[in-house]
Amino acid sequence: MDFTCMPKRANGQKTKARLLSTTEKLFASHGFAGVTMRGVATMAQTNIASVNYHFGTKEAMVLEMLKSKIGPINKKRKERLAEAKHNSCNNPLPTSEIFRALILPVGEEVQKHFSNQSNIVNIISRSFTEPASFLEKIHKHFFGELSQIFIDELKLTYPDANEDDIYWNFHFAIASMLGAFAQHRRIKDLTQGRCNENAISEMIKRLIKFVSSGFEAGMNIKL
Amino acid sequence: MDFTCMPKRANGQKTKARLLSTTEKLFASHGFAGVTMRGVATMAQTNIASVNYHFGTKEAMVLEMLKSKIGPINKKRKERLAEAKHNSCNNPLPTSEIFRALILPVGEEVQKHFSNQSNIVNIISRSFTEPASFLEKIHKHFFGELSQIFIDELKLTYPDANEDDIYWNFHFAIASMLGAFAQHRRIKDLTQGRCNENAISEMIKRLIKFVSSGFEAGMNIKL
DNA sequence: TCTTTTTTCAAACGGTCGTTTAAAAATTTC
DNA sequence: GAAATTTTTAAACGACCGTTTGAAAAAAGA
Repeated sequence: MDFTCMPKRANGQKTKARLLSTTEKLFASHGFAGVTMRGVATMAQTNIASVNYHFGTKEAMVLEMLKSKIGPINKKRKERLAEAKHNSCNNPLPTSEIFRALILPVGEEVQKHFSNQSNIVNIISRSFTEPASFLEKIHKHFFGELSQIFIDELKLTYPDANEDDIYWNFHFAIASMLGAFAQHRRIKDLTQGRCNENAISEMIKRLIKFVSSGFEAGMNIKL
Repeated sequence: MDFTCMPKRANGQKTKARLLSTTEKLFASHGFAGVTMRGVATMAQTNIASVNYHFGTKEAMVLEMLKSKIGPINKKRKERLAEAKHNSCNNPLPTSEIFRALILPVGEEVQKHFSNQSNIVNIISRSFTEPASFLEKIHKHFFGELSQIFIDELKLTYPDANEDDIYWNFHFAIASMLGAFAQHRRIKDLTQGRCNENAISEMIKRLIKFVSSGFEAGMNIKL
């Protein structure tokens, strides 16, 4: 993105917004360590000290960016689950419908900004195993509440299931989803160009099928 | 680990071996960036310059450590696949048997050194999305050849399958496996202590079931 | 033993990092 | 338009990074 010839105040994007936008891009392509104060300041056409002025610390800035990206997606996930629940007259949902509510909102977000280098998949990919400890808190914060909602729904669908079965397989489902997103750049190598990397919609459909089938099969496991 | 009172040469662990062992621990718990020359040197009870003397660069040292850890596992994977193939008189293998060959060797390695902080799961977890570009090469190097072997075997089991189906679902399978290992520390939060974190053997069995069921279901998908 | 090679060491080099300071500039308030 | 407030700026601070140097120490070879 080019901020040249853009007034620094009043008109156009304000400094704070430009900083957040730049943080997004840098984090998506280089991870937390790749977000350097000097890099962000330069790209956002401002001074390095303004980062600390607006956010206090680098960590706080990245955190705010992540909240603004992941928050709306989690909102959509809950809404979609509630909607499916309503459409089924509060009857237990099919497994695939539960995981559709979990996965589709990410897919929609991806498609909206796919050409953008700072799309949500890259952000999820980067925040997946960032060593930074504060990111673990982010994971707990964002996935903690969300996981409980989805696990509760799965318990309604499998009322007689062993709770261990539900927990383990939900863990695998989350891992598959995050792993698939995190690894999506490697799909080209894996397939030698056979799979169209842009066909996110196809990937999402396949992923929902893979995850819900794996989950269902895991419910009947004999150890 | 405590290297105090250990002679620096001749007897005991030689410096190079101590450095590799320390690199392993630091990488497993803090990632590539957490492996600092000063940290490694101090923990290995040697001088910072000896790292460059023995390995040239930090990157070369971490690379050597990774090779020594991942290489033997990939060897076991191929051996197990070949063994299964031999036992079935060269007939196509069941899906679960193929993924068992892929996943079990990791599980065995984990169980061997589970109490160790530098177990293979932590290393895989850390090397999963390390931003460092050289790690992407490692992934390509280690998984490139291995993936082809396993994909070829899957093609024999599904001779009439659409190749896209095989590639996509193998991609998901790999992602699930890596994701499950990478996320294994979070299982405690997820389950509120319900699942026994040490029951790696159970997790491995469940993971194989989840992955092969997901793969099978994905072969019949109608998009 | 004496010489040669290998290994270790303290110290420093150049660089990047996140953060802070205090003054200048822009904007708002009155 | 003057004063108060908010925002931007250049410069520096202290810390840590990977790497290099050159000499001392240890080990091996003769």
